[in-house]
Amino acid sequence: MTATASRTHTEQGLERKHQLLEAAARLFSTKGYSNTRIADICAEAGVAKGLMYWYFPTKQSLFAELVRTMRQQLRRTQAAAMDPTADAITRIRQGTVASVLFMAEHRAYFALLDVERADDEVAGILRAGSDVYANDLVRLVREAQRAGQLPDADPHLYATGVMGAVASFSHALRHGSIDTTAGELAAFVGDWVARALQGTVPT
Amino acid sequence: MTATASRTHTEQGLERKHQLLEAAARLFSTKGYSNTRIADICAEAGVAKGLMYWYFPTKQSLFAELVRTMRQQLRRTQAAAMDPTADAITRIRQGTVASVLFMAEHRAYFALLDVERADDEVAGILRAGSDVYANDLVRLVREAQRAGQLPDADPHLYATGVMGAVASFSHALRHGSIDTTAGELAAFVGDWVARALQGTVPT
DNA sequence: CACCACCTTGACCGGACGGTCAAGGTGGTG
DNA sequence: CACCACCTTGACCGTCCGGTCAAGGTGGTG
Repeated sequence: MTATASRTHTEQGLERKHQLLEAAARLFSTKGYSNTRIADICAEAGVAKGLMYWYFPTKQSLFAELVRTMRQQLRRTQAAAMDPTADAITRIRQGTVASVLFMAEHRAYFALLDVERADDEVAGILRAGSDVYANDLVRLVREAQRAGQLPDADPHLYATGVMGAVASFSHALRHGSIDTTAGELAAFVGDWVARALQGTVPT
Repeated sequence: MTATASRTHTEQGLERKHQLLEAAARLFSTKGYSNTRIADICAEAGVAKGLMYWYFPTKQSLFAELVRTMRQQLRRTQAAAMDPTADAITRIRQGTVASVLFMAEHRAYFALLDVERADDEVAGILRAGSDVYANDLVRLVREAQRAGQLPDADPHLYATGVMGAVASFSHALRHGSIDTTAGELAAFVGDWVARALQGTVPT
């Protein structure tokens, strides 16, 4: 393994790196991680194969960088969508809507994720950050329970339900088995979650 | 490719085949399809590598047979759980509960499925039969809409929501991020779906 | 100019793995 | 017994692919 770490890059170098990341995203999301050859990525980016190893120590590390970036963006979007003065269930709903919209906007990236459960190598990377959102949700559910908006069942159950809804509907939208605009879907999912949580849709 | 098709098997042969399928199921569901070597499967079953090709033409076909079997069982279980005289939403709920229970009982098999989205080769096999349940659900949703139990939104949306809930909760149970018995979870998911559909839980 | 850090190339290596094959059982039937 | 269909073995083959490497730019600084 060449000492790729602690290397400094010129402006041009950073741009190359970006090109490689974009090429990889395109290919990973259509063919899946393990079906994408390093040679493919480099061809797509229009550079020689060896060059990838100038910017990334391994194929995995490239993938990891992709996932990290995307997850950060999602988190920021969710946070921005929640009104800090609103009650817990409303915030969950806002986060849900924002997530569906975000995933619709970045179809390619998220297609990448549901293609990828396989591979031990990759599983860890994927699992790493997803707990953050789950924890947030659990916190919100507890708040709602304290406020008497939700029965006192295990908060993890509710959190699982919310995340599952976002994931499933977004997945369906990506794969064309649902025929709406992202906006309509997001609203529908927001309602769906709100109903599932407390049985009614607040207005 | 040896002419594996149109071969007749003795009793002993069928048993061997079964052993191989079971060994494969164990390995696929823990390591994933593409991370499981044919050599591993044969070692697990305690036979020589070449023997697998006596019973299956390719690795893929072994996998396909596994998936086919499992899906049939699930369908039968769902059908058995639905009371044909009940109203549509009740039947959806019964199917949901039965699905969660079934998936809990066959964790290993279904872990196999969520490990596997990757691989073009495998994706087709997976997608092949899953429409059947979806179509059933759509039919039930339409019936519920005619009966005035559900708003007139796209039935596919509701169907997606129901299947997503089953999949997500079952997935969480398999991976230990939820801490209940299968029975409790199944009941919870039944309620969750019923609420999400129409906002109340019929008693 | 000399030097150095950064960038780019593509031939090559080595191990992994799906699939093949020739050879050797084993048991049942004419 | 001879024959045949079924079963079992493990060495072997061909290919694919992640990763390496030696060589060749290029541009900025002393």
